[in-house]
Amino acid sequence: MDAFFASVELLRYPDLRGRPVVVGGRAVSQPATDKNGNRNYARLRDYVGRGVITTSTYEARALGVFSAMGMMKAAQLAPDAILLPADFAAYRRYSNLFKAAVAQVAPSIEDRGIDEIYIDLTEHAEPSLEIAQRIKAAVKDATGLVCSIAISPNKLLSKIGSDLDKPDGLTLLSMDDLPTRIWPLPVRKINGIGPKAGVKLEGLGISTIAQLAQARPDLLQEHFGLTYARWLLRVAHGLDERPVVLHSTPKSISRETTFERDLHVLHDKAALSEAFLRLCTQVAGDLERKGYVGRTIGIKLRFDDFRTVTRDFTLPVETADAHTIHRAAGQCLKRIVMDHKIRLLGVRIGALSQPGAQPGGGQTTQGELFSD
DNA sequence: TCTGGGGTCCTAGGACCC
DNA sequence: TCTGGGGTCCTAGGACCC
Repeated sequence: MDAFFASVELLRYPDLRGRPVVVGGRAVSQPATDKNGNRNYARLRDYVGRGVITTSTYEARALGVFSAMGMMKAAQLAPDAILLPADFAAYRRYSNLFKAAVAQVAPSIEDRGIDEIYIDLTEHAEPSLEIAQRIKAAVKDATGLVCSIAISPNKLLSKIGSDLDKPDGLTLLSMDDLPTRIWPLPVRKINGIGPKAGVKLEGLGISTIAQLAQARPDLLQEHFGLTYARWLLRVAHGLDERPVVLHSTPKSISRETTFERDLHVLHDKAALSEAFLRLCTQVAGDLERKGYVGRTIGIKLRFDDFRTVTRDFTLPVETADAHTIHRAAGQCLKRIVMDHKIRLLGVRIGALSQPGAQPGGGQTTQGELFSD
């Protein structure tokens, strides 16, 4: 989905269409309407506090404002941009709407988060281009929103391709297009090459996917290890065998919060304790709503110097109980040396299972029953 | 007043078992 | 008494993605 959060906001504030708009920050007030019926929008320049840009419209991107950028830096680049608070409940509704619309046309869908999916068209007889056009029409009809689609032999190329013609794009890629359309791109366009690997590759004189495809295997292995080096060469040649995964179950559930200001372990003990209890209660609530229990309780702490530490502990039995989580997480907390102010606190539960579900999908073999 | 929140996967060492 | 492998689970950190 193109500029998803911002595009959902434009549906209810159509007067903002064509203007630089960003979604993000914390405690941003909803636009107020004055006595003449004019809406009064917050501006990026007026924002004070922590937080990052979640989504920006293409007009804001033209000013250099992108997702994950700090609010203060964004305000310097685009002080007059409109700032809207995030409304995750609304985005979740539109996410469900667009996925349901796609499923009507092509049901083999892999969920990749709130605004992205992979679709397996292998079993469809109809030309892929026509299916893609029908999908785009169905999504537009159901949500009023545009998306970008790439059709290709695999997930790797579809992910890269969907970015080539945004917004409202439709891209067809075959292996023959590799030299002209993929190889000229920077290596960072590959899903799985992040900031660290990008810098490292740059240091080796490898900037484009073409250069990566030509790189000496032993050079890559020396700097990235055998497994990652082999993967780098394969993706540079457009190779990817990962299946479209239709069903998956969550591995962990977590809640975390970054404080308005860094908190002192002793001086702000009350505020910390309150936040800690709230996070534990939220995790327990999430578990109950989703019908899971978990065994491994973990905490995450980020200090004012941005150093992040985690501790976890595995219980003998599963739980979804807030008190049990709170006690276990509290034990984890005691194992950390608190030598800095605290910026972020998080609580996580892993080793999840679903009490309602039968192990092994409801099938138990004699081997399982009688093994010792 | 740089740097959110919710995830997944991988690596690596140590404990422990056979 | 010393030395083996193979395998699983637990814990901590880090890269990466949406």
